[in-house]
Amino acid sequence: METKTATPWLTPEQQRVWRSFLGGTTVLMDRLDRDLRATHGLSVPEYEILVRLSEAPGRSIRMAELAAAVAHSRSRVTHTIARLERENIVVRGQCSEDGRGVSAVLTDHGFSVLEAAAHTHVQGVHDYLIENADAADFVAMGRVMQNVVEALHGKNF
Amino acid sequence: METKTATPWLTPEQQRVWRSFLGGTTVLMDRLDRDLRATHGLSVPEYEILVRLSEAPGRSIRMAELAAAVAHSRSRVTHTIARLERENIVVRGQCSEDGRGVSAVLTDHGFSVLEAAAHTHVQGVHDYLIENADAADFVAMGRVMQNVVEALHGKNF
DNA sequence: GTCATGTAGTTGATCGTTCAACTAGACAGT
DNA sequence: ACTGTCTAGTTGAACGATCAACTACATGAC
Repeated sequence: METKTATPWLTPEQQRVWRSFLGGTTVLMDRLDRDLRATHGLSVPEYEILVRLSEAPGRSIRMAELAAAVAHSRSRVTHTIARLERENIVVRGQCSEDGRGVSAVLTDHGFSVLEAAAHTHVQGVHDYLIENADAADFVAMGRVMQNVVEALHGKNF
Repeated sequence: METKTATPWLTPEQQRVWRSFLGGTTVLMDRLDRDLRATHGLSVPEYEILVRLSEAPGRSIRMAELAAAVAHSRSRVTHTIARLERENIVVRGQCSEDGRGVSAVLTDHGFSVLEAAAHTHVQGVHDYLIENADAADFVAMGRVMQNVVEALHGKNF
């Protein structure tokens, strides 16, 4: 039996950090998204999906794995892939060995779209984020977010 | 006349950090949002708006200032405030001294909703983020994101 | 075999965000 | 006063994400 723990309030310092985090991610993601849309008609989530596909053997990943890799719901991935398929950037393929399985495959055209988009995206990450971060601070942030991913892993949806 | 600078590619380390960042924010925001919705029917963006209002003199801020404070478009704030007004959490007031001005005002009911929601939200930030971060890493992340906010300030929309 | 249960993926409705177009008041120049 | 330009805020359509309900295949118990 335990005593109910009181809500641990945030210190002013923690509050400042949290607000910077929230404001920073909002403005950063917004900017990266706009750049990518303007130059290549892709959103950041779409781009992330294409990156995973491009790295996979056969440039092909099953829907559920893809969903897990980018931390989106299965439904969301279905819709996103449907959109990308309309633009001939990916195609769907039946999965052997599991009758239910469907895998998304990056087309050659999709790959070249991705290659072009990568320049814009990487430039953005560099200019907006890395350029504004002390190298040690940057890897510190990486550690934190990696821990968050691991701690929350599987606990969503 | 300048030579075109080549795209500065990311080092493997930088790539890892960036992916952790992307995955971590996705999963963290998703979780905070779910918690808040489930317990108090508020989204994180809505919550952030209420926080700003609660801190302002007269619990009241003009639409454009509110938009700037939370880094949302004016249109988005209009829609969000409209939704919150339907639930009697805020009301709109005409602004004296500027005939165009409209200010959002937090109601007493809104304030108590916010108070309740704050417990859930702060607990979440604590458990999912702060708890998973070394103290020094946490403030390092704050520095980085603060820089990002300042660097990108005003350069969006 | 067949029945129950679990997993993969899709679907359509609903909701929140974005975008472009719009109204209306402010403000400066003449 | 009059005109042009700027800022504040709103509107409705289009788009993307979420949610609940559904189909279909897999798996294990009997």
